[in-house]
Amino acid sequence: MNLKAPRGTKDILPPESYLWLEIEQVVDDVARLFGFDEIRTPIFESSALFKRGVGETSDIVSKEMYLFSDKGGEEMALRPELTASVVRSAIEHNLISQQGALQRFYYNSAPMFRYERPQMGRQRQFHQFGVEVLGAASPLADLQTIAFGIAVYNRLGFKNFLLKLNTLGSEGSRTKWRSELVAYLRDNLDALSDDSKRRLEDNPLRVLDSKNPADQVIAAKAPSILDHLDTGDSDHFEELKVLLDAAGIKYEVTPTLVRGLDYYSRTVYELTSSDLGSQDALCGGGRYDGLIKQLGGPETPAVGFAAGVERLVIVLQKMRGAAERPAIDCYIAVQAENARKTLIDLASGIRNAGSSVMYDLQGRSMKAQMRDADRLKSRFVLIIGSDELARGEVTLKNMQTGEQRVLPVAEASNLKLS
RNA sequence: GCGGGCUUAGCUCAGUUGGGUAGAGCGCCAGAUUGUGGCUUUGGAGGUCGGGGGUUCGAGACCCCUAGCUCGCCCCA
Repeated sequence: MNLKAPRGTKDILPPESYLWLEIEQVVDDVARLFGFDEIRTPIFESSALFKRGVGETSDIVSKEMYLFSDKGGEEMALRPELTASVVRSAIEHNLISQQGALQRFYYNSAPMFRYERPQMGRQRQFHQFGVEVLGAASPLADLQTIAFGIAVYNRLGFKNFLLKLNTLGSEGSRTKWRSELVAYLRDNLDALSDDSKRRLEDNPLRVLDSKNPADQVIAAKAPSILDHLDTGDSDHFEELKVLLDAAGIKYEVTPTLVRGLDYYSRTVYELTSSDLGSQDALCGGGRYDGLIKQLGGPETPAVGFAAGVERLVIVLQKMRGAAERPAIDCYIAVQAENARKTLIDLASGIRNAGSSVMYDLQGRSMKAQMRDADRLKSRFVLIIGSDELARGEVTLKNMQTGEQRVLPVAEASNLKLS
């Protein structure tokens, strides 16, 4: 039997796993700097949550969800995204029941599931980190989520990314704009691609960010949301731009940016990287002022983003080459007979003093142990040889300089080598 | 879900119009070095040629089916 990981899933093997660890540590670190709290929600939820939250007409819900019935006959879904779950959780535990309640959540390396055709940067199980700020209507909250994301990318040494910014208006202004847009697209139906004719029925806003050149010509002349904003919408958008300028964050207003989830309102944004293929979005997010009420909670403004970890890993590997295993502090090479007690004592002593220690587990030759130490990039090797051991001593070798010195076992077991 | 390309050792790949026990580099293991790594050198292990079926005296190569990866579309992180 030839067993393989399911299509669209991937094993994360060392040394790549060290890159994941680094990303997770950076995200945790940035979250600490911003004062965000971690939230973890179940990997599966009642499918009704996503149908109501993400939108039944969206592709994510209508075609891409992993659905199953549990033994009690409930229809469950592996989560395709996290915003709906976070909102569900906040409502369920009354975290935003009071006026003025504010929650700043983040999540890290959280697995998501979508049944799609795999491609570079697109898998069926993939991982996201992201933030959700619940309870703040101010553009300051929008800015904070963007700044959070950018802080993560900056700390990882990113250069080639672009922040695309747009607004979709609030419910009233968007509805008006949307009907004008649909009317305009109907007038130009013949010029649209087949995909966009279908989009016009399912999700007309998405015609605007079609990659088809003919569609793009139509989209360029389409009614713009920017001309239909009400005062509140445009104030919000203008204020956000001022804040971004003040924060020194470069952006590009992209009127065709609409995003695929139904719950967005006002601000939407994407960070894209030219180092990715056609799946070029590193992170996407926006404001969803209507979602919490729609899922049965109090009317509460909210904003957040989700970022793909696999895509980040792809870009990082392009930037710095393959990941490497971090060096260890000390390798203990054993040459003497009956030295196991000494070996174990030394190893635990040095570990307790805070340095990393490894040693051979296969009874290999001295030469093989030294080669092993070299490949592990160990800074020091502690050699337990029979002659020294008879005198209660061991040899410490500095692998960079090649220098060696002999020292008592008792002293060696307290070594701080890092 | 649609269209194109690819799949040979752990990794990167070669394999001529079908012809003999399938190759290279790197990596891995061991010896040269009788208690000491990197460099060098010698040797060794490792392959159902993605899987199944077919054509043929003969298939890694040709045909069909299938799986996976990949590029674009769709969708989106």
